[in-house]
Parts: sequence; structure tokens; C-alpha cells
Amino acid sequence: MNTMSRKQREIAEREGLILDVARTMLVERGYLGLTMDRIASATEYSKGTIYQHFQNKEEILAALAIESAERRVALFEKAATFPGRTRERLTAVGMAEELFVRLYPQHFQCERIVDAQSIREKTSDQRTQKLDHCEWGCMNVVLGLCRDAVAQSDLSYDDPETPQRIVLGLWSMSNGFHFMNDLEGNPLQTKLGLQDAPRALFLNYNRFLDGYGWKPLSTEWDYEASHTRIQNEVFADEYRRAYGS
Amino acid sequence: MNTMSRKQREIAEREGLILDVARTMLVERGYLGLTMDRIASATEYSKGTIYQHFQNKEEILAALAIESAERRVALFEKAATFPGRTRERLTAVGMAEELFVRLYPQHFQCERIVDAQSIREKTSDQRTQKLDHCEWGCMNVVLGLCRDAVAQSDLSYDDPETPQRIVLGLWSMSNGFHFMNDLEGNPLQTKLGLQDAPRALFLNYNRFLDGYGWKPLSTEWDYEASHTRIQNEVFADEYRRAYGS
DNA sequence: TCATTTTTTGACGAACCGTCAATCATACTG
DNA sequence: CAGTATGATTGACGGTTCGTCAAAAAATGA
Repeated sequence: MNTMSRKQREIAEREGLILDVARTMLVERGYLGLTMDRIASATEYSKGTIYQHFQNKEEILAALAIESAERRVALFEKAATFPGRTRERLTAVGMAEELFVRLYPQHFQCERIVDAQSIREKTSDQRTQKLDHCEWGCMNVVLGLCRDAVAQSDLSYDDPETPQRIVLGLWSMSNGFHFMNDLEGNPLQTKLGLQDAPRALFLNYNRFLDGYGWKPLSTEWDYEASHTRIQNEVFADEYRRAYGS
Repeated sequence: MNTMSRKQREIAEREGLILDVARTMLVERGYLGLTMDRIASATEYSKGTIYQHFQNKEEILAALAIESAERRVALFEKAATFPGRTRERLTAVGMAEELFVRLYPQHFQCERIVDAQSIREKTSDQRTQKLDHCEWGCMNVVLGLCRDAVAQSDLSYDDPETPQRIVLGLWSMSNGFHFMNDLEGNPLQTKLGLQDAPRALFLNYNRFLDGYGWKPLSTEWDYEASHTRIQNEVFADEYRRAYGS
């Protein structure tokens, strides 16, 4: 019984080991450099054992994406707890995304690779649903902030689809930014000539929300100060870990 | 000499045939369904002959992406010729992107697959540069409109990086939208509940530009009317082809 | 007509995925 | 403690795919 549970534990741990090895390999050698044989030899298990945990290669990639999504949604939900104006809390969510990228760069890079590939078709329904659930969780945080903003008269609109449009816009700006930012040769700087790219994203968020009239506008409120407060009050620990003491 | 040039012509035509076959195959069977053997058998040439035209599979994908980029940049440049306010011309560029997606759906889908994969590393410098050049061309159209807007006092800003930020924002919103819009199961509708997704994109562009104070604001100008005018005056033919008579 | 150059071909080696019969380890039983 | 049953582990193997290259075929020129 005792030995049995030890065995079980060992098997459970192995799943984490496989994912860790796979993630590192994916980041270091790219999608084509991630092979089942290499995972097997790096984990010092045989290929058959790997296949006992994951039906196929895509399942591993999906599992990596799920791990990432879970960490992101946790940071998002923490961000939304900031006790301030709704737009400050939205700022916190934007910072959460940035922190996620810094804290778990490998997770983030995996997400980008995995999302891009035609992987979903080969993945089991269970994993696909779990992944969708996490992504939906992230969007829901922002939708919730929209509702709160309306309740607090920070935001008003006629068209009932407005919150969804805001989510789409913010999500797009974030993803578009990180897509370009991670490309070879840093095109944001070399091609577009943006010196401080993350700041550009921050400002774009603000202009966009200003356009929707989400109060207080960036012209009437010091969101740089909010940024500092959030950094100290919500994500102090995370910032230490992400950017050093 | 005559036969020689016939031969040459045949070889040149073949390159187009290969790309057509590859594009269709990529769209219909996905990245993993596109194999060199299948291309060979579909074109009724041998694999060796295919490899005479393209060093490897990735080169074919890159060539597809270049064809797409060339068509897009042509539409963008045409859009910018609209004789109106700078923001109307920007609207025309947004419409050009939408038209591009409708007119060349296969090209567009290829772009998305190709961009996403880790293809660039295996592609020859020549092709990579050509692709970069086209993409830069698209961004440059928008940067040019920013300059014109400043010249016509439609736009003003303190920070010299503002135009680049605007380009980044618009580019991101477009790409983010099309990324979600092309995903399985239409998550924009099913998950976010957006009934008219293209309209959401159009409105987001406007809110964003309003946020930057690019005049005339969407509250002071009827951009729906501009839309109609551009459709009739610039892209009449394209709209007919894209959406039928 | 025949030699030379160019083009085309498909068999082949290497790499990879996913399978499965054989082997090994562990738990249980008399 | 020996023996068996259950389950975990292994790596050789079949099937694909990529990219190569010597040989065959076609085109060219003399």
C-alpha cells in the first residue's frame, strides 16, 4: 500500500518532469526540434513510457499551453482585486500580462508556438476544453471589470456588445505586441523604431480606453502613479522575482 | 533559340503551378497535410523537379507568403490614394485589409499558417528580405498617412514615437481580430458573442484613433458614409469581386 | 547522326512518429 | 519464502516524410 502510493507519486511527478523537459526543449530547439525520442532520452525514460502519459506529441504541447493559461488566469484574477478605480484595475490586468511574460518566459513562448501550430485538431477534447476554459477565464476578468465600470458609472455605452469589443481590442493589442516583440531581430525597435516598446503598449491601451470614454481618462488621472501603486501593493513579490530586487 | 525560350517559359510557369497547388493543399489539408510528395504528384512532376525550384518546403511557404504580401501592399497603396481626409484614407486602408482577406482567402490563410510556424529560420535570406520589404511597405503606408495628418493638422502629438505606436496599435487590432476570427468554432461569436465581428473591428479602430485625437473624431464625422464612398470610388471593382454583384 | 549539356526522375538514407510484443518490476498469495 | 498475476517499461519496428543524387531522358549543337 505504501510502496504502491510511492509508485503512484513517482508517476505523477514524472508527468511534470516530461513537461519541464518538453518546455525547455521547445524553447531552445523550436517546434521541429521537439521530438519524442529526444524527450525520452532527456527524461531517461523510454518512448513507450512517455506515450503512457500523453497520447501523442500534440497532447504534450496542449498540456504546456494549459499550464501557461492557468498561471495567467491566476495573475489576472489577482490583478482584478486591486482596490481602486475600474480603470486602475484594468491597468493591473495589463501589468499582469506583462508580469506573466517576464515570470514565465518559457511558458509564454510555448503558448505562442502551440497556439500557432495546427495542434488543436489532434488534441483530446478534454484538454481542448480545459484550455478554452482558462482562456475564457482571462477574458471574463476583463468583462467583469466592464460590468463593474458600468455599475460605478466609469463607463457607459449604448451598444450592448461594447464590453466584448473592448475585450477584443485589448486582447488584440496585447497579442499583437507580443507577437512582434518576440520575432527575430526585434522588429519593433529595428523596423518601427520604438525605443520603449512596453510603454508603447501601455499608452495604446490608454488611448483605446480613452476612445471608449472609460473614466477617468488618461488625461485626467495619473496612471503612471497607479502603475507604481499596483506594483508595490499587488505584485510586489512578483516584480521582485521578475525584475530582480 | 525559340525552343529554348519555350522551355524557359515552361519552367517559369511551372513555378506558379507549384505555388497554386501548394496553396490549395495548404488550405485544404493544413500544414502537416502539405507534403513534397503530394505536391509532386499533384503537379505531375517528380519530387526532384520540385526541389529544382525550391530549396526546401519552407521556401515554398515563404514564396506563398510573399505573393500574399505583394497583393496586400498593392491594395494598401491604392487605398491611400482616396482623395479625402487623412482618417478617411486610413479607413480605406482598413477596408483594404478586409478586402484582401475576402479577395484572396487562400493567400490570407496561408499567411497565417506560414507566419506562425518556425519557418523563417529555414528560409533563404533573399526570400526573407523580400517578405520583410513587403510587410514594411504596408506599415509605411500608414506611417505616411500619419505624416500627412500632421501636415494637415488632423493629428498632433508631443512624443515623436506616436506614429509608430499608432501603426502598432492598428496592426495589432487587425491581426488579433483575424487570428480569432479564423479559429475553429468562431470564438468571436460563440465565446465573446459578437454578432457582427468585422464591425467590432471597425469601431475599435475608430475608438483607438479617437483616443489619439486624430481628427475628425468619429463623433464629428460620418465614417459610415466615408465607407460607402470608398467602396464605390476606390474599390468598386474589388467589392464586386469579393462580395458578388 | 551522334556527342554534350541540361533537365527529370524515383530509389534511397536519415529522421521522426506511434505501436506492440517481449521483458522487467512489483504486489499478492498459499 | 517461492510462485504467480498484474502492471509498468522497453526499444525494435512499420509507416511517413524530407531532401539527395546517380542514372535516365530530353534538349541542344555540331
